[in-house]
Amino acid sequence: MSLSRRIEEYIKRLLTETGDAIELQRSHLANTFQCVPSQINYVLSTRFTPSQGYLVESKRGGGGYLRIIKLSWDETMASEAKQVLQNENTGLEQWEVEGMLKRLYEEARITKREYFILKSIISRDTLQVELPQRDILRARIIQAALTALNRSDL
Amino acid sequence: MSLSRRIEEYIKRLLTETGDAIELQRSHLANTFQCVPSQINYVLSTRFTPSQGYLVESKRGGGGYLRIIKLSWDETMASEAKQVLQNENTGLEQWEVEGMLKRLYEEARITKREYFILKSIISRDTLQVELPQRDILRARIIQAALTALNRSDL
DNA sequence: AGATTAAAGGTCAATAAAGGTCAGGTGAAA
DNA sequence: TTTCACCTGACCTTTATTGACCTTTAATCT
Repeated sequence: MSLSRRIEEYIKRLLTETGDAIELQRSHLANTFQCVPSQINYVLSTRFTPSQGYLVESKRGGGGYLRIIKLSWDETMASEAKQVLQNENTGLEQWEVEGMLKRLYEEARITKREYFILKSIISRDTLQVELPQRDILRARIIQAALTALNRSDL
Repeated sequence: MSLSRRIEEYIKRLLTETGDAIELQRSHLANTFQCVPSQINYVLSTRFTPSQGYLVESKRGGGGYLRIIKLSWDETMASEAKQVLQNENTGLEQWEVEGMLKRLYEEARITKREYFILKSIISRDTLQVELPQRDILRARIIQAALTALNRSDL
């Protein structure tokens, strides 16, 4: 398993154990995993983005820290998926939607089956259309799925 | 016995010994069989396709891997998948796929939630692309869903 | 208070570490 | 002799890792 992956899991484990937010030090974490500090930034920027349901705040200087906050699903929807609705020409890239789905699954909002179904549907291999279009289509698909999941008659 | 055949059997043996899914590295496997890495892709694309009962996922970059997953098609699913495959060039219209989904739901192959999710995804409102393309896209989507539903690592 | 220094974290470009694609070659069987 | 499965290597894309250099903030020293 890759270093990035191990750091990701470590942080997520801390989050589930500790609550919705944790605070830690970049240099200390880098030391724990025997890597350069900027590796931590890489992990945060690829795996803890708003579309994946996380917020990262930080402070520099003496007594600096990283604060990683797990957003509620409502907050995530509010910040990301809704923007797509209004901003129809943006679209969502595969990694973003995969992050959303992973989060939904981890939160038990969708089943494993639903996770695999949706993940395969939104992949670029399935959605073979040209690129500005593909991301927009993907956004519409994930919206349709989420809307269907909100039906009251389920 | 050909190299491809030997690699095929090696992978299949690993699968029966290890379970429903295995993970391995392309370069390592290529090294084991003293061949170029792309030979592995050849074997996978000729012998481990969904219609042959396998699904292959992969990831590039550091810590990359190949994951080979066994599918377990049941009668109903297999026959629907076959239908889709026959229409993969011409595509499938909305009413055709809706009928398919309804059958799958009535036969308890998919849940109510899955039924609603998929139905809304394959609707023409979600799949806003021009018409010869839309039906083809719909066929690919339903194919992806059927394949995912038959993963044996659920 | 103001200047200096130490202690954080941030950015970015280069490089490494995987896997993917494709055009072409070979050889045996139809 | 044409076809088809198999095999190879050159080149490409994606993802991860590292290190040099930068900015911000707190603590300390005149």
